[in-house]
Amino acid sequence: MPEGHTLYRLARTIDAHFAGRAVSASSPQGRFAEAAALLDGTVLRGAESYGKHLFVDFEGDRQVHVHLGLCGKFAVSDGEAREPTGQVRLRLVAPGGDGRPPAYGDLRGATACELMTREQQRVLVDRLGPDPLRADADWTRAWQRVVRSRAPVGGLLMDQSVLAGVGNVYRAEVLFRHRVDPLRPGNTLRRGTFEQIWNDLVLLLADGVRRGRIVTLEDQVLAVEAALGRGEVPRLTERSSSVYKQAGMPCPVCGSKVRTQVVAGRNLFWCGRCQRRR
DNA sequence: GGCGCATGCTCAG
DNA sequence: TGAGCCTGCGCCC
Repeated sequence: MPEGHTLYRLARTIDAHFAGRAVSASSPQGRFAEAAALLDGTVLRGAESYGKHLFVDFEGDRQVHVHLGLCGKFAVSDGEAREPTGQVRLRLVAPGGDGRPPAYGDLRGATACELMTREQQRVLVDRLGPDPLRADADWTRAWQRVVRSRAPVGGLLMDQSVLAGVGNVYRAEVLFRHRVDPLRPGNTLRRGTFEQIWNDLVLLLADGVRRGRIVTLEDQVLAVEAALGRGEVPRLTERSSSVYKQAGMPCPVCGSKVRTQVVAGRNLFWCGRCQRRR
């Protein structure tokens, strides 16, 4: 499920299976057929993510830009490619025989799959805020946007021009972890609080890359269990998140019911009692 | 089998 | 602000 960690992991997986190999490219579904024909038989140089965007670099300055959107998937497997099923927008195949095992990858359901030049890629990336997964990210760029905005911080964290790679899960969870009210205007947040949020996002996204899924609750569970010394909070250990999708469930810290509200078309979750910090 | 929903985003109004 | 789009899944009948 695609927040920034998914794309980072995907870029590494594509690198591991295809980098430096001549690949065959096709579009069984047909919607990427012309571009796939241009790529077919050329060398895939590598893959890179920036926020929720994936760029696959082919020789001849051809970049495949992929955005998975809400329900896109790029499934990469070892072995001989099977007959494609369903709507496969882009299929990459490395047939083997080059001293490496065969591999293939199928892209489905993506919001964006398009060919661009390195220059077009640069323009696109320039519109994005810093990505916590990138070593060269400058968090103060994001802070400058936050501190000048009256928009709720819960919305700002999801704004990809402010911060790249954070989605609905990470924004809810990181605000909970730092006890910040998601509805608080950005310009009322303290710089030190935002710096802590950023540093936590760096850790959380890196953890998401390692695990292949988002887990933000574990330390909270341990804290509650230590404090209570009894299994009083129901279903807590089944959770991987503290507030995300936990509407009506007890807050793992104070036990009051997790609240939810649609903000900018997306479901926001938070604890009204714990999250009051500036 | 139909429906609604989902970790996203764009565009019209 | 709401509709639309991409696909898959779980739920309900």
